[in-house]
Amino acid sequence: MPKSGSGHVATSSSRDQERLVAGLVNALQDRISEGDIKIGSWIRQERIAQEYGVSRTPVREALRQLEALGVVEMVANRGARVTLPSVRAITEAFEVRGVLEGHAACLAARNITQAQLDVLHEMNGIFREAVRYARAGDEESLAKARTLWYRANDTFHATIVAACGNRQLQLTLETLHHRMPRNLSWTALNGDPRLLGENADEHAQIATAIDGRDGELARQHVMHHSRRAQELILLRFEDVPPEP
Amino acid sequence: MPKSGSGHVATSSSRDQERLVAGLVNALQDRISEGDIKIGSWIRQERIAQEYGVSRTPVREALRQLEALGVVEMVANRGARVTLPSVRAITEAFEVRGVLEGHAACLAARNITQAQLDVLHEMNGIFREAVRYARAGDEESLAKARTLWYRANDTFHATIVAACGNRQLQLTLETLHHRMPRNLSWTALNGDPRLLGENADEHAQIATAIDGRDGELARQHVMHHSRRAQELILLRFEDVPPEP
DNA sequence: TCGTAGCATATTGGATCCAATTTGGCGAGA
DNA sequence: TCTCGCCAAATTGGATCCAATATGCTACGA
Repeated sequence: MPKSGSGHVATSSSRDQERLVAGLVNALQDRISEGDIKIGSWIRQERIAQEYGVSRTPVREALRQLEALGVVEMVANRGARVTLPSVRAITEAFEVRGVLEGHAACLAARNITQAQLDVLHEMNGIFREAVRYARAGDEESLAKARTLWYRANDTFHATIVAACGNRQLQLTLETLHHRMPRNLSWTALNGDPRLLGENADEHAQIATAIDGRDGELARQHVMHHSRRAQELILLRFEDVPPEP
Repeated sequence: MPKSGSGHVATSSSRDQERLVAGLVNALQDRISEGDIKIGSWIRQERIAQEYGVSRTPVREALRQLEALGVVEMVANRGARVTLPSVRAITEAFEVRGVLEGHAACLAARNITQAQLDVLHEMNGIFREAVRYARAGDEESLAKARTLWYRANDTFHATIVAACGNRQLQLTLETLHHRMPRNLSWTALNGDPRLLGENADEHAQIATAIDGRDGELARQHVMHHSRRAQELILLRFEDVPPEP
């Protein structure tokens, strides 16, 4: 719940006041990711300014950054709204993501540390746990599964990308990631135990390939994983466009 | 020379006044690309504002966008300066570029139109012409070679990326491209007829592979081409860091 | 001569002000 | 009742103002 009016953007006491804009960018990005600011909704400068206790000037600069990052669109004299990516854009982004993350995995097979490998295996355990919860079927277990899978998925992919050692690759993937609605992948899996199990298997294969230091195999698995996610998302949205 | 004070940013008469910021972003990006604003130099808001006859507000927003794009760095209370990428960043970016453009070529082999293919072949002709000029050796011919190669190279790569049909891929490559000093590749080739010839051969191989609709071969050639460029650049900068 | 304190200047950062544009509602007329 | 046009409110865009901060120069003292 990062929306409360007292949500400080930066430690105002310290000298980093000028990270104000950067802080706003992060805060807004988080709120968009978490669904606190909905996709397609307008962002009112005055409102944001009041919520963070600043004037519109830094808010506008933050919005400009988000615009450059492709997170929001700014319309003439109308304001900024969270970009609603088209089905096509999502498809294309997933293709790019697959290629890039595949390459990251390939590099990671060479450069990964033991600690990072441990993280991957740990996440695999969590994926399995999430599958078990999902099999229970009741609402609460499903929510638990969602939370577990979410964190594990984020950590898993972030670890691989960090382990590849190429910072430009990491940055590129991050911006690509920020452009997409965050819950896309989970929405596609939709808590289906069967799909979740499949998904866990894919992650396990990737981790095993990296652990075995087989870069090309890791790439193959990641690309397959990405393509599979893309298929599921398309399947889910082919009649139902993302949002009103 | 797009620096003159009368350099309009947008057609002020029309309704697209609010493209002011976007116009500034483009204008500044161009000036940086062309070396009119040097790498590592500070960009004074007031100066830019006066040059384009606007206030500092839109200039600052434009700078924020450029910051988000990684083109400039903004330092607390000091201002914005054109980012000087480290040798490592350049190396890494070239690796990403190779992967991405390789994939673009692979897709282009499927999707390219005849008109685009014609452009590729035409550019190959220009590369050859540039090689001939470079062989002459005198200053004037070299400048001619440079101009020809420059345009042809831009067009060649842009055509492939446009032909791949994946707009997200195109956008990603463009931002990656904008982060690098533009004359890097030419600096690496340095007007050396031998290297230029080699370079022209590489381009020809790529075009041939795409023409033959062999996506994987095209990918291989592009990645080799990119790796080669990377090698030359590293060779050139291994003792001489890019700029003071 | 060298180093340092302190002040003047340049420059940025944020807030505020005003104009321009869009939106939505309300009423007049068909 | 429906449509068109006009006006008021909301919102953005750009300019300007003032405070905060960094830089560079100068003068003073060791």
